[in-house]
Amino acid sequence: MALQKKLDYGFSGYEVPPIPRAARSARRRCIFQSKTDDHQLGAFDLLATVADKLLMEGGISPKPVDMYSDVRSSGCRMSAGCRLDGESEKQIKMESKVYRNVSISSRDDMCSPGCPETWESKQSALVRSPNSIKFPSCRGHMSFGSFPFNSEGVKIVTRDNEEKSRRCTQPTNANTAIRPLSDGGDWRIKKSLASKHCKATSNLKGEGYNANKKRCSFLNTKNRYRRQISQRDYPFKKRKLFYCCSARNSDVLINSDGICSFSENDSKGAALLPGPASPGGSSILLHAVAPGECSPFQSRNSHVKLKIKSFRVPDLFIELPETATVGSLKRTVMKAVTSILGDGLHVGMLLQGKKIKDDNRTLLQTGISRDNKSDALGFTLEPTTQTFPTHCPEDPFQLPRDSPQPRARSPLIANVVQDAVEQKSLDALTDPAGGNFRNFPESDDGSALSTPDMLLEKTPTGSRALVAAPKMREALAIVPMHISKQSESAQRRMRRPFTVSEVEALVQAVEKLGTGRWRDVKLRAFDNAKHRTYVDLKDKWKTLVHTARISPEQRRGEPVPQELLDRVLTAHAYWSEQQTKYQLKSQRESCLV
DNA sequence: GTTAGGG
DNA sequence: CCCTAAC
Repeated sequence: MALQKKLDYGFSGYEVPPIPRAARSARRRCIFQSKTDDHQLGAFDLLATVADKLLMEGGISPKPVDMYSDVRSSGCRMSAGCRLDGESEKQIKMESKVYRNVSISSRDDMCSPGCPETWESKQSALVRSPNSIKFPSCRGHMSFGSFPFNSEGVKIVTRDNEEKSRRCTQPTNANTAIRPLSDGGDWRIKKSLASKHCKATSNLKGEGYNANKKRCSFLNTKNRYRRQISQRDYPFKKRKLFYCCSARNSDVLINSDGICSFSENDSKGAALLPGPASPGGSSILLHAVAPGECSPFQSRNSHVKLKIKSFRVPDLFIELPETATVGSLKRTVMKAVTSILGDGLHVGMLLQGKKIKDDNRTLLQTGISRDNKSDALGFTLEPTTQTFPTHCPEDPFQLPRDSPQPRARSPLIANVVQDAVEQKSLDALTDPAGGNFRNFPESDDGSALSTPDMLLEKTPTGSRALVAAPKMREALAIVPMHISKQSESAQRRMRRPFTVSEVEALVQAVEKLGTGRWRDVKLRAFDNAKHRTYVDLKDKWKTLVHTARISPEQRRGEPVPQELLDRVLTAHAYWSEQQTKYQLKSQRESCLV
């Protein structure tokens, strides 16, 4: 994550970088840096802050359930993070490190507009008391003392410890060697932290603290998070160093980072370990290896452990006359398989029954975690060829590639039902080979695969021939095919923040065309930006107007030049006025008529 | 398919 | 960025 420009709000203690929704981005790492020499205590406080921030930032994940902080070596290298729901406790999605004696700071994100408190009140309220940071917006709950640590300044702060410290409304930590304010270090934490702490604490405390909502209005927006959290226990454990020690011989160990080396006897590394197939013949185990053990400085991204039990043989539909011999059937099958494989196969993936289309997304972004049940993931074998071969020379069923039978995009479960209905009459006709047409996933363009209707037809000669479903090239088999309600929730698109130049283009287009003509804006300024829909542009304009109206301190993300924001306001005002005029005019006309 | 607005 | 209503 890029460090943003420094904004000096008068804090000389710590400046907390954004842990923003931007943390959705691939690496999810932030570097936190401290200006103070008293890095130990300071770092602990910062870690607490960071962890809380991680917790409350619902944009990271809807369900943070745990937080941790630890010290990796004496003194200056520490980390903080949180565990999110759906992850194993060994997974660390976010991590922050603290260094000392470096004075790079980054932009903070501010309290939400709905935050009732003024900046001044927070600033004064957040002056760090000797033993704790108090957050008056949630008085009585907000005490968040420094983490205790031993004489070496090294302590693993577990969730339990932390909880105790949270519950401690009266700071009692005598050995918390609070640094005096002498060096100008104000020990103030950023203003927004009051609200964050309030929220985070409420999150941890559960429904019993709903009363705080009135004082922390922003709680409402993330209500669901707190609810989920409150129902959970907090089985925090220090993350294991390595969790993949039981790899079997037949396992294939893959470290997607490709950094560590692996030897069979040294499971602390990781690499491709080509092993013989398991007795099943097609079993593949993808074992993720914690990379952190390879190098203390290496990325500690979460890793995903996948188990692929098997790839099912792609569905083939074969029709042969009853008089055909077994041998000819075998040969026919062989031909079909060979012709498919001849052009190669590639692997498709399904998560919760939903096809994963974007190869560039990370597992994290896609929501694949080690805790995914193996049945949540499906793999398909898909021909890479563009033209599915047919073995019937006079095949009358070969449809043009561009003549799919359109079907409204619908949840896969609906498709399956629909397929089942449509297939009902087909089953009786299904040939002895038992071919069927279930498990057709959505094709890449989002439309469902064509129905097998055409397979009912017969060749002019009345003979039956091997016919492959025209669009079976899209996906041949799914393993396993689990449908859940989650599958109906489509993949969320990858977040792609607007660049300044994009904003510039948007502003220019809206200045020209006005608001309310988003399709035209799209065509004019973003015609070649495939990933920007006119809805996106409309939404971006909405946020731009909002951004322009709030104070610069409250803005997040890549800063938009003030000049652009001014133009946004101007254009917005102008076009709003135009719209109002138009509406008044219309009203008058309608009244006259 | 577009637009507007809430979430 | 998603979802949905309304057109």
